[in-house]
Formats: sequence, structure tokens, C-alpha cells
Amino acid sequence: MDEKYSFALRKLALLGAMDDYIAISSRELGESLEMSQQSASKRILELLEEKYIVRDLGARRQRIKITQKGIDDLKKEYNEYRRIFELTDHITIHGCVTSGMGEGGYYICQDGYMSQFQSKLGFSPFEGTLNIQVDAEDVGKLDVIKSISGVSINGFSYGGRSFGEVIAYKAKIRNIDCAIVVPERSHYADTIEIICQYHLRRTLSLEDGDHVDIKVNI
Amino acid sequence: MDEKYSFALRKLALLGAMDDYIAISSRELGESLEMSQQSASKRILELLEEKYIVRDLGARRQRIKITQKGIDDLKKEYNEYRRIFELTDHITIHGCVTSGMGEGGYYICQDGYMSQFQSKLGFSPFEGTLNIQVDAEDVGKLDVIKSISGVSINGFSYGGRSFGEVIAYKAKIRNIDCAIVVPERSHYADTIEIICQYHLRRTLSLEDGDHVDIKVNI
DNA sequence: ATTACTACCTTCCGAGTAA
DNA sequence: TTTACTCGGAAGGTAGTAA
Repeated sequence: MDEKYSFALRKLALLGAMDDYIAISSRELGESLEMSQQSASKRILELLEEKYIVRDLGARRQRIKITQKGIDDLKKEYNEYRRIFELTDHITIHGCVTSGMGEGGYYICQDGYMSQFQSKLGFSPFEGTLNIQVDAEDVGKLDVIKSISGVSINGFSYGGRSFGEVIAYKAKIRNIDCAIVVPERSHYADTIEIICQYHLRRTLSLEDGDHVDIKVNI
Repeated sequence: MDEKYSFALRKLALLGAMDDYIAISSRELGESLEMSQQSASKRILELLEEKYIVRDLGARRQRIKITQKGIDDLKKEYNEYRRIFELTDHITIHGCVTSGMGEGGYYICQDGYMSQFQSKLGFSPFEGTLNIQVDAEDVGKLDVIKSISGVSINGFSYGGRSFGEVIAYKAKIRNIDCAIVVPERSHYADTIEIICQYHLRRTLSLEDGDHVDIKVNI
């Protein structure tokens, strides 16, 4: 992304334009970018042209929102900074395979979730989840992961039932891409559920009680 | 910082110019910045002018290193991205005040450390450390903190003794700035030592066994 | 008050080239 | 091979101004 676009997008993001439309005049944006109203107006037109933002001109003041493309490209820049300043890009969770619970397996098979997994995580999970009992000393890490990472999987209604929002955390288990899934309305327990495009128990020959490391991307 | 400077500095940082001098020709830098050799050469002169980099022209190929000012300004940009993408900027450690060990108090009083604490953390600690026994489930968080944060306090020799490198993690305890200090050559245990410009036990009326939260900056 | 066009001016880039 | 100058053209920014 051109630097001048990323600079403008960053300022818009800081003003909240990543989450929703924000009302901002070209004069105000100009102040924030330290340029004239005319140049800010031009910049907005360029950002629209590049499809980094969308605009609503209906009201008295224009309203602007950053598109998914804009967010993705901003995130690329952010990841470049992360590579510069951080030593690691993942948090390792230690735990044991367990067969407890596993009711999550039923939920994640729903079409409403599946299509989002494909687009947001890049894979369609094999049906069922792998349950991991997290080692006592690593339970606190789940807090940290929750606060600095996560992909939101929207809830939906189907057949008169409503399925709630789920947060997915991209991860790797023995170098295979997977994700931890957690219902939005849940307090963390010491058991987590993993989804993956493969049947992990079979692929990795896992049995109850086997120790595994989950590397969660941050 | 001007966007064109931050872009060039970022590429240099990715090539390792933050840690040490790197040999890079203006043609190579031009490739990396997708601009001509001439423009890259000019950019280098500008970065020198702005004191974002220093250069060694002694060898056949110029060698470039990013200055502290350059690193600081890059970090400001990084923090802007962090504010955009992250929900929190700290990790909370729960624990109890304990009077165990405390030998760290002797070490951190050494002048060789004290001067660095002032310049790198922004305060000169009161002599002595506050010892915190970390709750079992939060011990894993120390791993995470270690991997993504930390200010290095260099070791030194004095009076025939050598004092090793120490890593400090900026933190807050009940909104007071402090830092966790850990000798570089140590494996994390479940007890951490806190330094602060105030006498924390007295200031916060802490007694052994009192629960406290330490918010560690990341 | 807006947004955004035109016209001018400044800055930036790169080809050619010297050292 | 380098680095870095000059200079012409392209790009970007702003003032004035219309709608």
C-alpha cells in the first residue's frame, strides 16, 4: 500500500472508522493529516478509488468507513512493525488431549459457521473438535490471547434456533494450521476446543492424555 | 516522522539495521524501496540529515545503522498501529506480597544498574524490591511477557565483581509506575521482584499475603 | 457551513553522468 | 563497481473559488 494511503487510513482507524462509519469533514481530516482541506478531499477521493474506504454522502456531513481491503492492508503494515519489534509472533499453550465435553463439535458443523471459517480462517474444519485440557500454569495465557488476538465468527439463526458469536484464534498444532474456538459468551475454563481441516486425532495419532503444544498466533 | 522516512527506516530495520551496522548500497536500498538508486541515495542523505541513521563510509560499501532517535520514532508509529489493532496494552499478573528471597534488593542498588534504570525506565528505584508470589494459573503469563516485551539493562563490572544483564519489564501496580526485574540468566520461578521509585510496602500499605495485580506493559 | 474543481507552485523522482 | 550531482518531467499540495 502506498505510504500516503496508509497514513490517512491509520488516522481514520484511530478515529474509529474501522468499526463503523464516522462523520468527518475534509477540513477535519486535513487537520489530522496536517494538510489542507483541498488535499484531504483529494485523498478521500483517492482512497475511494482504491476501495480502501466507502463513503455515505447522504447526511449533511460525509461519513466514512474503512473497507475490509483497507483493514487487511493496514494489518500487513502492522505485521511488518511487529516483525521489527517483537521476538515472537505466537504464544504456546501446553496441554493434554482429552475427550471430555466435545459438544462444540455439534455447533461448529452448522453451515452458518462453516462458511465463515472458510473465508476468515482459510479452511473448512473437519467435523468435530479436538479437546485440550490446558496445563494449570498456562491457563492464564488464555487471558492474554483473548485480549490481543482473535477472529470474530458471527452468530446466526437457523431453524428457529440462534447460534451465538464465536471467537476463533488461529493456531498451529505440530505445524498444522488450526484454530481455537470459544463461544463469545463463555468464561474461559481450562479446556479448549480445536478445529482443523483434518481429523487431528487420526492425523497426529493422538490419544487421551497425550501432551501437545498449541502455538497461537498473536 | 515523515511517512517517506518511516517507510525507509522500516525496511532498514527489517534488514537488521536496528541492532548493528548493515552494509547496503543505494542500489540495493532502492530495490527494497522500489525506487531508483539515485532516489535511494538522496533518501539516505535525508535520513542522515534528520539524524535517523548514522553511516560508516570507510569500507568499500557504505554501512548504515539506525540511531536511537530513529528507533524511538519508529516505535511511536508501531504503538499507533497497536492502539488500532489491540484491545489492551498490558498483561495483568495476579499475585501475593511475600517477603521471601529479596536478595535482588542488594543488586539493583548498584550504581551500574541505577543509572540505567533512570535513563531506560524513567525513574530511580527506591532501594530494595517488592517480592510477589505469582498465582499458579498466571505463571505461564511470565513466558508471554518475556517473549514480547522487556528493556535490557546491561551488566557491568565493579570492584572485581561482575554484575550480569538484567531484563526489566515496565509495569504498574495500583497505577504507580514500576518494573519487574529479572536477571538475564535465570529461569522464571513463581516469584517476581518489583522495583519502584517509592517504597511500595509503605506507600501502598502492603503486608505479606496481600493480593495485588501487576499490569505489565507490552 | 460543506465538497471538490482548476490553476499554479513546490516537491519528488529518475536518467544521465561525473568522480 | 560505488555515491551523488544536475536537470527536466511527473506528481503532489494549496489557494481561489464554484456549487
